[in-house]
Amino acid sequence: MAHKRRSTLKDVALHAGVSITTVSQVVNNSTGGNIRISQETRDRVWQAVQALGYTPNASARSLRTRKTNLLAVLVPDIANPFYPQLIRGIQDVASENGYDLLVYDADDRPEREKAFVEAILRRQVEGVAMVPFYLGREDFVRITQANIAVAIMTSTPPPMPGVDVLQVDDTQALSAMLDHLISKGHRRIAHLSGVLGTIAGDCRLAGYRRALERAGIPFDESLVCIGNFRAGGVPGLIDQLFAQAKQPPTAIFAANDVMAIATIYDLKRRGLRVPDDIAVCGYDNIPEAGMMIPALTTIDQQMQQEGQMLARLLIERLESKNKLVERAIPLEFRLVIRNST
Amino acid sequence: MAHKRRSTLKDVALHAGVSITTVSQVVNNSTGGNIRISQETRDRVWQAVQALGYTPNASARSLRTRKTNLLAVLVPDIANPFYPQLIRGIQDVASENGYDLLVYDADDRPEREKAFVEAILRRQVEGVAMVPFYLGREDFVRITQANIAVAIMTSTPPPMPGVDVLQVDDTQALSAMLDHLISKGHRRIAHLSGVLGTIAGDCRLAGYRRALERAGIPFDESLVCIGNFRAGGVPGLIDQLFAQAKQPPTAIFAANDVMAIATIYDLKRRGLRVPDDIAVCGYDNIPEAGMMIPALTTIDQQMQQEGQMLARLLIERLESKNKLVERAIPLEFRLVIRNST
DNA sequence: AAATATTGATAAAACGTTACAGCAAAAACG
DNA sequence: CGTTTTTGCTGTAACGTTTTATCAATATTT
Repeated sequence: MAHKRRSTLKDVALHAGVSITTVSQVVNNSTGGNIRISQETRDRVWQAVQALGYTPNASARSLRTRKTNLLAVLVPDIANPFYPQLIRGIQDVASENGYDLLVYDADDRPEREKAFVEAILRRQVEGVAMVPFYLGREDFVRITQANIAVAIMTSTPPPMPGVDVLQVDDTQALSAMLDHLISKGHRRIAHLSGVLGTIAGDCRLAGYRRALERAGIPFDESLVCIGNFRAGGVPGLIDQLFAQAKQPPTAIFAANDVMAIATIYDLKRRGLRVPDDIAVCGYDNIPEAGMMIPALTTIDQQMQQEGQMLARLLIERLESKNKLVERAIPLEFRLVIRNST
Repeated sequence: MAHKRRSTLKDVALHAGVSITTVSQVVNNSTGGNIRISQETRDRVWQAVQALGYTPNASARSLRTRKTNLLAVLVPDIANPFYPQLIRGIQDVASENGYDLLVYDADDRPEREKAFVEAILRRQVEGVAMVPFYLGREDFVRITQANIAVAIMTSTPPPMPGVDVLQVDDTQALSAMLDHLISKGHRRIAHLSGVLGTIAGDCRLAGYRRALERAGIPFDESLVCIGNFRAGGVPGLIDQLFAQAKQPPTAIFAANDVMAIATIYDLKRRGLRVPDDIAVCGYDNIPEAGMMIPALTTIDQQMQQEGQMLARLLIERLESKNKLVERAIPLEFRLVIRNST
């Protein structure tokens, strides 16, 4: 199969009998200062473009203009249904604005997050959206110093000048959830945590402790099991929980819906009824949460819209030439009470 | 926040007191023919690289070498848990081999698939993996003519010279599934289809008909409802199914697991027991399928490995400079019998 | 009719990199 | 010691764009 060399501006110029500059200006329909091109030549150029099937070379263009039109997103675990929705949201806004999107799945491995940083620096990505688990201040510094716009979703306040955040302050939502459980009579509420040392994991555990405290329920360490945000480990966690609990829990708060759903099924397999014998609630409101039986009580995050928001933050920052002061957009949470509690 | 200009080869060269060429050769540790550089200079160069925080400019490099080190993947619906796994597989292999990955979610919209084609041509992506729903022969022609490697997952034989396919021949698997249902005594087996006019949708419907025929069961149109691969529409489909069926079905085969799972929950809500009153089976074996209760009988596709395979096909083709004859790798399917049937 | 302004197009330089050929100095050879 | 070979490095020319300045040829003004 003979594949032709891609045609370049030069080819088009030759074919149309004009200069390279002219072709460039026509295809970009440049509007700058004193650029005048007759309709006649414009047509001739477009004809040539069609005839040769010309497509601009993005690398050359980027090299010259210092614009790559690339955004990137880093997610901790693309297999968690939470993140595809976030990605979709980002992609929506990105492609509306002429950006393409690089997606990196860290697969929960710190070294992959580091690799992400290297990759975006190499690629001269213009902006990155992330849900960082392991990256720290020094990584953000490297990124922003390379003049890359950054928007992250996290619970800590803007960690850096020039970094926008979707601020996950779920204190209130977690309190509401715990209050709900308490109002149903629960006092021994267990927590299956996410990975400790990660932002989301630490944050949810802290929120759980805070909410308990506020409700006047003493924190009981034997009711906490350290998980990893994934479904696979859940049966083991439940074993551990029942083994170590001084008194068995009457409710379980899992760090995310994926774990909560796995918990419900596991409890069912053990012959326990949810919510009659034990209540379960999660966090994220992934689509499965509303569908299953019993439907899962959880905290809604509106992932797709948050993705759109992340992308918008980036694009605004880019259009402002990164002169914007950093912003922290508080996220809206909603306790969704269903019949798993 | 003053962001410094990125340092370039030139800066490094100056700092190390050597020529640009030398720096380039060191950082690429070029191995070509007669390139000799003393260890001493190598060290000096690396020091300078460290000192200045030099990162190669990917655009410039691509422009010069005609290698973008970019792959792209197109999926029909990233919210379907099937695809994130595929993406993860692709990403695994891609990053192992030094490629970055552009991800496009078509959101089931034909125009987004078209937009994908434009984007990859602009970007000079080196290879694309796709699960095309709406793209046709002429689109593939455009892509291959631009000398982009293509690997697709589809049920039709290789549609183009130079296009590799993961060949979904599920005739056998579907037969096995239907045989299984029949052996359980089912004769009225309904089908909730995917979108017709899409490759996967048509294929699964055809496979269903073929398998029925082979089993000697007459095809009953009133047992088929046209769905869209998503969970949302399922309750309506079930309504429709029960309304239009001449005789109510005793089993339902959904075109994918997402629909099958939604079906099971919907039936439960109607007070029907699965599998006692009605059996349900799906297709894909997404993680949720094995977890739920009743666990779903389905056809396993090993998505992550298939993703890896797609990426490998691409990379092999790239390394062969696209001189490879097109390949069709038959996929392995496995009927996974669980207790929804 | 001379001076000035406008229109339409272009040549040349730069963006940061890699490939190729070349060249001096040192080493090896006769 | 003269010649050849090897070693270590460098200059230059692309790659395909966009940008800036410039320049003829008209058109408009005085």
